[in-house]
This record gives sequence, structure tokens and C-alpha cells, in this order.
Amino acid sequence: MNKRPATTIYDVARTAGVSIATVSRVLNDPQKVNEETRASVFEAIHRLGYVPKAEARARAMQQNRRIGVITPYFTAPSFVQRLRGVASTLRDSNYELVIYTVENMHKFNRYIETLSINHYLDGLIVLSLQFDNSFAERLLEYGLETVLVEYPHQVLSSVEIDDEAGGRMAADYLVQKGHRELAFLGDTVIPEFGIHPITLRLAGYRHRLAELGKPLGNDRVYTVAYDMDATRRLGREILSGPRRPDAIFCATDMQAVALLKVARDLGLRVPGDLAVMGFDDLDVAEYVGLTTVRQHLDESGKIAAELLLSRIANRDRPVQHIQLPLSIVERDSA
Amino acid sequence: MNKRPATTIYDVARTAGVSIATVSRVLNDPQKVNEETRASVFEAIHRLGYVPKAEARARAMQQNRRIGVITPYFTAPSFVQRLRGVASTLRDSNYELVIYTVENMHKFNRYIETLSINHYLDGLIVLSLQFDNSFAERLLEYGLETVLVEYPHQVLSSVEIDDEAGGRMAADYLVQKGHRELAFLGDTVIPEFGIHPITLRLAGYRHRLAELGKPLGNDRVYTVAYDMDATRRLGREILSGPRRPDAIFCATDMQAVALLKVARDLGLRVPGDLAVMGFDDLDVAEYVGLTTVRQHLDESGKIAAELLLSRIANRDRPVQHIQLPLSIVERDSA
DNA sequence: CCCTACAATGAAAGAGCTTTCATTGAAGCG
DNA sequence: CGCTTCAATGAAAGCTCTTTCATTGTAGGG
Repeated sequence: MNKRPATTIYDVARTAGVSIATVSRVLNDPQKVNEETRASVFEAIHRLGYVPKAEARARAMQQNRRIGVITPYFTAPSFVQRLRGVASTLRDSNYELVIYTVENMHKFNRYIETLSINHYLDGLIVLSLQFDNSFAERLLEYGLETVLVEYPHQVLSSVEIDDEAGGRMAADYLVQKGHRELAFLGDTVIPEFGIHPITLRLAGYRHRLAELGKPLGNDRVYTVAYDMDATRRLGREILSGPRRPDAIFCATDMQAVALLKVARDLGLRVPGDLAVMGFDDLDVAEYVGLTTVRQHLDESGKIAAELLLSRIANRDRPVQHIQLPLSIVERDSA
Repeated sequence: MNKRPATTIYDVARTAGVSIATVSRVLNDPQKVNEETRASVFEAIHRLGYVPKAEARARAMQQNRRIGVITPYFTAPSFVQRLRGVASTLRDSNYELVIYTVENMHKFNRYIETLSINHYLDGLIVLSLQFDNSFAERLLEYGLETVLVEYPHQVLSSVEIDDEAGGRMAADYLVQKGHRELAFLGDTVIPEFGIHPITLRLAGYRHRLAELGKPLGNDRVYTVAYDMDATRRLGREILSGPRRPDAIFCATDMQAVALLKVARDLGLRVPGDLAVMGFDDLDVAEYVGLTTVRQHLDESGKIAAELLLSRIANRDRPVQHIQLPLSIVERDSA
């Protein structure tokens, strides 16, 4: 049995009349090599049927140039927007973006284990997932650089916002605009992922309202599943009921948008009869003119990615806990 | 402090007090090394949690399979929604999702070339990018299974919609609703990616309108950059001008939403004074109650992924060109 | 005892890549 | 024209292992 030795990068280099370095570059960083050279290298590759050996490649590369993002099954626009931020940073950094979606903690657990062990990511970004200590230990032990978004942790870098402050800002804003009958609309807690910023937003709102002498009664706090239809149904109920609030702070833009629509359907003038305020500043907020508390989602993704890259480039950089500022974006709804 | 990037064979050797050659032998050819030595090497391996690195990576690359998605820099909601579909299919299939964003054809070209050769993806999905024959040849030659979305190609599988038919459907719908002064609003052509469904949507619309005896004059075709602000400005102009149309078909939901907002700001009743119709059925269409031509973006991503997986599982499956149906989703705006 | 045989081991040379660093030639510019 | 800049390239070092080959020590055989 005569084994034909596989073609290597050397064969390609010889055939194309260049050095192996150039061949390697053509494959990994093509913009660094001249158009013509590139063409002729490709031709050689093509003619010899060259396929790089994964094992040798992995060996030579200290890095993989891959960043993973773990996110809850990404159906919520807020995840998408953060992801977009991550992608925009990674795009011009020559890192690949690998996405892992998890539906439950179990799967999350599995990802953490296998990813940390087989060292084939250079860094990890975890979006909006509860993160317990055992995960952190594992990651540290295996040296997988990680940045958490929306869930702080002692020993890992994180990017967060102050949800409570956001609630307070909304309270201040609405009261200052002269509204008297304030309410809150949020979604119900999903226990699965154990993270629930909504609770904090409500707490801040409520607390501040109390300070301003307009305590928020429990009958003014509505909760509903994170679902358009359900939210609209509830909205209709609230808005056509006897004691209609004149301003509602919604825990997320999605709910605010649903409410806005109901209000319009009912012929209410916004913000005259009803002020609606959201939280997040999703793209859609701009489309419909929703006044909202902006948490700059794109930016949070961007910053998380930048943080990660800087730590990867230099392991000595300290762990950081970045608190992103919130601001009120005034549009037409409140 | 557990700052361990990765344990190498050298660490093990040092710990066990032997040379790396011996460690290697213990792993690959154990009977060649003395019983006691072997035991102590194993102990060291255990204590350090050593996993042969290069090998582990290569193995991981071998068995963890990867699907790549190439998309234009994903800022447009329609890409995101398709991506979501892709992710949802891949999620329970043991495939990783790797995302490549391209800003121009040049970079796209690069990706195609290197990805096909590197053998590093098991399949590829291309979203909304013009795809010329040389790409297809390259992919076929290197056996990288590919599915195109929104851009048909002879020899590669694809998932498409009939944009022209969509335009016709809109025309039918609006005319049947009794509107008389019809117009069209679309975004200007971006030559970069060479794909422009908008043109087709307009063509279908115009053609059908002509058939229905209501030819669309050029003065009733508005174009504007794909940008909220610009669209709103133009919208204001159109709607407050002398010959206001009573129905506008927008080439994309984004524009329809912008227009809707302007109409409301101007106090027009929708759909009484003005009917607005979109195209895509983005999430936002539902939020704001936009009547639109649905192309089921999530579904297109899902189907593309399924198609891809089935071809990967069985190379004999035929190439398919799937034409996704369009439908009109009647909401409140028209 | 000396000599061969052989088991156990380490030093060092690959293996097939990537990446750094230095070199070269061609612009750009005052 | 000299001088700086910069893109394109090759030489060589480096990555983590495997394998070859030389070395050592020990056990038998004469």
C-alpha cells in the first residue's frame, strides 16, 4: 500500500513560488497579501487540492481568534441589540463570533464545562444569565476569559446597569411632568434564568415615588407574561377601567409599545390623556416615538467585547465592573 | 491564585520528574515505559488536569460541528429575524453557529475563499448577498454545503420569495379596499451588495396597478435612503403636500412604520385618510398594527438551516430551490 | 570479570502550521 | 532628489507533540 503523502503548505508554497508564510497569510489574513500573489497561491492550492491539517493548525495557534457569546434563546430584541454591539466590535478585530443559545440552566452548565475544558474559545461573553460561583471557578481554573453582561460577579469582569436608578429616573421624570395617577406595568418573573431586572426597576420607581409623596399602591402595579397579546389585553383592561392612571411606566419597551397601541386604539391622546414610558430604548422605541429610559444596549455589547479583547490581549489588565449610565430619551409618549 | 492558561506536556513532565518524551509514551505507547514511572506520570497528569491541548482542539473541531452564516453587517431587523430562525433550528442540533458579518463584497469574497478551503465549517448559509458564479464554483469544488437566502442560484440550494408577486398582492389589496390615489415609497438602491428586492416589489406593484387601470405615475414613486429620519422627513413632505395619496405601499416595514408615525403626528386618520402598507412583517409591524405583506423571515431562516442540515446529513439529497409563500397580514393600517 | 543484549529514558529532530521581525522596493513629499 | 512611510514578502522562531536515536544501567553468558 503506497500512501500518498498529503500535500502540505510547503508544496503549495513551492508550486506558487512563494514562501510558506505567504501561503499561510493567504489563508488566514488575505488582505495582507497582494492581489496577484494571492491569486497564484489560490491557484496552487486549488491545483494540489491542499487542505490544511486542523491539528497542526490548532497547535501552531496559541489563539483561536474566536469569541463565544452565550445568550438565552434569542428572541427578545434586547438580546439581539446587545449582540449587534458585540458583533460590531468583533467585526474589525479578526475574531469570529460563535453564538450559543441556551434554553435552560442545564444546557448553560454543559456549555460552560465543555467550553472551558477544550480551550477552543479565546473569550466568552455571557448575556443576561445567572451565574453561580461554580461556573466562575471553572472558568478561572481553565483560564477562559469571560465578561458578564447584566449579571455582576466578584471575580469576573462585567457590564451592568443600575436598574433601580432607572426606576427612580422614570419616577422623577413622570412626576416632574405633572402626572398624578402613576402606575407600573412589568412582566412576570421567569424563574428559569434567575435574573430579573424588572424587580429592581420597580423597586427604584416605587421608592422614589414614595419619596416624592406619591406612593405607588399595589393596585397600581400590574404584571403580565412577556407576550404582546397578553399585554394588550391587560392594557385594554387597565385603560378602560374606572380608575385609569394618567402615566404608566413599563418595565420594558415591548410592553410600553403594546400599551401605546392600545391607548391609540382606544382613542386616548398620548401623552395628553396617558403618558407611557418604557425602559431599554430598543430600536422600536424610536420608530414609534416612545419616551424611555435608555440603557444603550448596543453599547453594552460593544463595551463587553472591548473589555474582553483587552483582557485577552493583556492578561494583566484588571477585572472591571463597568456600570453603564442610563438616560432618559424624551420622545412623544411622555 | 489559580491563573492557569493551560497545562502542557512540559508541566506534566516536570511534575513527574521525567522528560516529555516519557509522558508522550505513557499516553501513546504505555507498555514501553516502566510500571512505576508510568504510575507517577499518570499521577501528575491527574493532578494537573492535563488535557493534550492541540489534540483536544482538533478533536473538538472535528466533532463539534459548525454552521456559518454570512450576513451583511447586521443592523437591519430583517437580517436579525432570519438569523433568529437559523439559530432556533441549530439550537437543538449540536451545531454551533458562527457568524460572519460583511460590509462589502470584497470581504465577502475573502470569506468564501478561505472558508471553503479551510474545511472549518460544515455548512454555510448566505443571507441576502449577491452571489456570483465564481463563488458557487469554489464552494462546490471544496464541497462546502451552502444554502442561499434571498438570492437564487442554479446549482446551490436556496430559499427565496417572489418579491414581484408581493408587489402585486399589495396592489390588489389596496385597490380592493377602495383606495384611489396610490403611491410607493422605497429605499434607494445600495449598489454595494447588488441585491435589491425593492425594485422587484415596485415592479410587481406597478405592473398590477396598470392592469387594474390605475397606472402608477413616476411622481408617485418616492425613494429615500434607508434611514428613519430621512424617511420621516420625506413622509412629512408627501403627506402635507398638495396631492396627498390616500394609500402608500412601502417597500419595507421600516419605512411603513416611519410613515405611520408621521401620519399620526400630522393628525391623519389611518387608514381613513391614509392607508399604509409595508413589506416583511417584522416584529415591529405587529407592535404597531401595520398591515403588511408577510414574508415570514424567521421561517426563512429556519428552513434554510433545515435544508442545510439535511444536505449535510445526506449529500445525495437534491439541491432545492424553495419559494416561500407570501401572505397579507391585515392589521389596522390599511 | 568482561562483553553483549536489552529495557528504560532523555535529547533533539521533526511535523505542519502561524506569527514576528527584518528587508526590500515603491511611493509620497517637501 | 534625499528621506520617511508603507505594503509586500521571506527567514526563522515558536507552538505542542511524536518519534528517532543515542545513552545509561543492569543482567546474563562466557
